[in-house]
Amino acid sequence: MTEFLGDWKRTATCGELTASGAGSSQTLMGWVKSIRDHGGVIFADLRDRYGVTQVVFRPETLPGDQMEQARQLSFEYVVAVRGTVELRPDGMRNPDMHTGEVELLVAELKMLNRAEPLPFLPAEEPSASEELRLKHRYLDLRREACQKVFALRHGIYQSVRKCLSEEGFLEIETPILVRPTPEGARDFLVPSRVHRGKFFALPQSPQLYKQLLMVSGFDRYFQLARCLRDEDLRADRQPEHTQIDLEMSFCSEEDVFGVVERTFSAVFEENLGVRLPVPFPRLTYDEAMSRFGTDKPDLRIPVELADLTEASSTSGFSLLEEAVKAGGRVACLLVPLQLSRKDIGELETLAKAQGATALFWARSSGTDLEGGVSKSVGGALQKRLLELSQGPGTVLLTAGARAFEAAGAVRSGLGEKLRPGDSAFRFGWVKDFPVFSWSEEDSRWEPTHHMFSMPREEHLEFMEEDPARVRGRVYDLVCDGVELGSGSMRIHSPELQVRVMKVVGLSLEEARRRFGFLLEAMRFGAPPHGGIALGLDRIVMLMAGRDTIRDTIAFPKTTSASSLMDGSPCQADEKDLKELGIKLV
RNA sequence: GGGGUCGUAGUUCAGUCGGUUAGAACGCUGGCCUGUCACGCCAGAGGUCGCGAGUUCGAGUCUCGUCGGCCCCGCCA
Repeated sequence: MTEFLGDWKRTATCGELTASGAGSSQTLMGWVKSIRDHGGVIFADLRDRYGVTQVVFRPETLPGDQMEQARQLSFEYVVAVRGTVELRPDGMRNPDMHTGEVELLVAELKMLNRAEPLPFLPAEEPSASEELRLKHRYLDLRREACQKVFALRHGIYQSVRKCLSEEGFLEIETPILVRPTPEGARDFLVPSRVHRGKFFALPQSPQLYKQLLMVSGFDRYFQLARCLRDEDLRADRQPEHTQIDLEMSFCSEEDVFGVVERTFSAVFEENLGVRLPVPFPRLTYDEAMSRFGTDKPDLRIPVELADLTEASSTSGFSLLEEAVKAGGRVACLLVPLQLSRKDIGELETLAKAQGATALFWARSSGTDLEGGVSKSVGGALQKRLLELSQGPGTVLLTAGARAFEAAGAVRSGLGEKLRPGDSAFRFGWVKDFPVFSWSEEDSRWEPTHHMFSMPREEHLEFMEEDPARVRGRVYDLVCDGVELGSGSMRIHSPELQVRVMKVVGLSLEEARRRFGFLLEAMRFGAPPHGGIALGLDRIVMLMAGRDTIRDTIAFPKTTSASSLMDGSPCQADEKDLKELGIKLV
């Protein structure tokens, strides 16, 4: 049987009663976390968002019919109890509970709702598979650990809004129904009923709109923007995610960095009590690739790559010499650890996934090389390796066109073993990204970031002849090996915009057809501007110490982009399709 | 699109070399218990071994396919 609240009012949460409240009358409401029925007296732990309080049902103080009801209670029943806060007897206090000094002696019980046996209990540690927890997401979210993540997420929203407002940014919403874009990720398409046969897209980001807001003279804009992409998922990628999107006019890259650094300082200070050292270190893309083999280095790992291409060309080791002759490079990682064959095998898998043919290794004593390829390497290479190795450890080598990427993957893979246990939150800026990268698949140059990013002025002269050399005023924010955000100074000249579009294969007509509104806006007085988009879900993930952004999204999708809870996506009704003029093929 | 891994009771798992009646814990049901906090004790119910083929005298176990979860590559401006 379930009852209505009637005139009952909650007077305290389940997390706040302590010894100082002893003697007072209180009304608590919450979920039964556990029940201990001793035949006579019954103890129950009552839980809500704020905590847990023990309530006591006694035959001496509770009417018989309600005592019977108390005996029916089970996991996750929803109840309201009125009673007196009592100090627990000596020896019965629970020091592990914030409310463990007291208990509520129940004088009146109202059973607000029953709960059938649950597929799993919302315990501290997840007791069921993620699959089952996603199916009953509302139950999983009852867990304290989950609620903490969303409280943190809420706190981050507040800090961001406060900080950016103080910096003079205006929060402005941009459309959710937008023009489909041919570039970049796959769009989610939304059919228009009014315009049969025509489609909106859901925005991959507010990119064009925020640039237009700069043309409008808003000077500083931000938005906690939902971004939607119909691409394959990963632990850190969902089809819909939230970005802290911002854009500012009359600014330099350093202005953007400053705003972001101040915002992150506030976010971390206010929500974790962590003081971030600012400014964050800046490094160029080329530097990041040569030192770390990745554009999102984990700066906590105290080991960097070495370029041994030249020393390898006369190493006497034919595999390396051939790789160098073929135009490849040789990257080296000196690890101050005695890695086992098994460790090296696992690392080799990582290197191969990045295109390396092998991961060569040898043990170093500091003065000699042994094992692995130690017999094969000679000459300058052996000398260099011994120079570089500061003491006993393992030497790892990769060769080929993507030697540095492969060694970088190995370095990241070693992260757990190499970084100090207490380190976290090492931020950094990676800047001067290449503007164009060659697509083997489409045999054309495509924008590395997006085609609205400003190339470095001094590189404009060879943009058409040698696009690969062009570096842009493009930057990423990285933290602990995670890409947290990406931005750039934008092109505000229509002529330059058309030039860039041409390099990536868009004819003038095509550019006008797809981006005419942007090119037109640029002709009517677009200010120099730039900005960044920061992945909020990843920020929450990092701050909460989770491994996947699913944990930071209230109702996430599985890796096959479906929702186990509501069964979406699902087939549409024939009637709806007809009205939209859509026929399935 | 590709690779890896997992799928057995409501849940988490065990299940030997392919062998006859598939187990445990928690949960559930019934009973007992007036100071527990993972309460305790007694008894009981509960299985499409993800699904479909195949091999075999015999398949939870082997093979192939398929569906689903997770991780990775491609993809993700």
